[in-house]
Amino acid sequence: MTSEMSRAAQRDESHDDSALSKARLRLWLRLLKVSGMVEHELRRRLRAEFGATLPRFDVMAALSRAPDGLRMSEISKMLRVSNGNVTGIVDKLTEEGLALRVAVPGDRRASQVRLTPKGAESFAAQAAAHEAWLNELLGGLDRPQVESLNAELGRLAARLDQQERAAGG
Amino acid sequence: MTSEMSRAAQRDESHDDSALSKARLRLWLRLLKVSGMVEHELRRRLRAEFGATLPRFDVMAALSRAPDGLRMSEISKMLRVSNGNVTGIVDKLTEEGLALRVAVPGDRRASQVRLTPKGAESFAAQAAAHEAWLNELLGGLDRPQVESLNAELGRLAARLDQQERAAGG
DNA sequence: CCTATATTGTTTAGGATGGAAATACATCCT
DNA sequence: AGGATGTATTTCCATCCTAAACAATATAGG
Repeated sequence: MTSEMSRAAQRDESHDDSALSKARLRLWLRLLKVSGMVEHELRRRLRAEFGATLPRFDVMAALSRAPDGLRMSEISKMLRVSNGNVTGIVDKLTEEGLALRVAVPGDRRASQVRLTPKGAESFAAQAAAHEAWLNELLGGLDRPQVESLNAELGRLAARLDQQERAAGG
Repeated sequence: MTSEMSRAAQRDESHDDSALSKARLRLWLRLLKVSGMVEHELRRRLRAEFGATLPRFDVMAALSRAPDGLRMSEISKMLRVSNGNVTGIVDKLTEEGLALRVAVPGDRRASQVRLTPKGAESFAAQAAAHEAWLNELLGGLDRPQVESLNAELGRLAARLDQQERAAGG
């Protein structure tokens, strides 16, 4: 192990691809573990304290940022889930009086989905709790670590966006 | 906006908690986005090219590291999923001839699950493709970035493990 | 030995998630 | 008008997951 590594360090041109590839794999496994653990805990608390789920929270978050509402297809694009999937989530939110569909003047196929005042209030409470939970779960990170991680993940996200656009159209 | 920020920069002691909390929230959203995008793409390719799924891949990965096999309960602990869940996944793998249950001499309740040669071969192919895909998806990261991200996520993962043990026993 | 308790794994019931395809309209273009 | 495209819903299905009940076995204590 040590001899391999020192050789690689002396002239790592030939081992570069393989070693870097393994390092990227380890990075991914770690990323997956971290995000899985946090996500799992957030789901658990969302359900326990608000009877909500993560996709619902995501939809409400998207709606809360769009005062004029969003079309179904806009939601499904933003959240990267199938169109039919959003229908069910918005149905549920509507049943509970948290969202509503508003007709679009020029287009009778489409509708804008908006949060009701009750929905906005409910989301505000969930968002506050969400932030507090995250602060607790990520409490170990001080500002430099947060900034550093955020910047590097930002570059990675940008690259992935770019790749996706290149591949999927 | 600008005046707020410059004041905060001059003496951010009082805004520290709130600003850091928001920064952690942004970090999490970004982490979620990145891991979601990569995971989504990996799932898609695993299904398209191998007819496999991520949980199945995870189980096979665990088995491939245990030549003597694993008990059902060991798998469910390692993967942090419920016991009954593993039964279904192992059933499927067994049906397809990729895994098998071996009786444990001293205990007629338990069984060791192992990969068959066919299963080991199939997993090797999947693992190689998996690594190649990751290398492609994370290709934008050079070695220093990988190392840096990996180290910081490692600290975070360790903290989360610690919290989990403190909370859940 | 015999009973009470614990462990191991399966089954069952139910929910969340998500994809794919068929359908129903509406709109746009020619 | 007629065909292509866009929008949303519906329907159907597979996977993943948990919790609780269950069956079988093992273990400890009297």
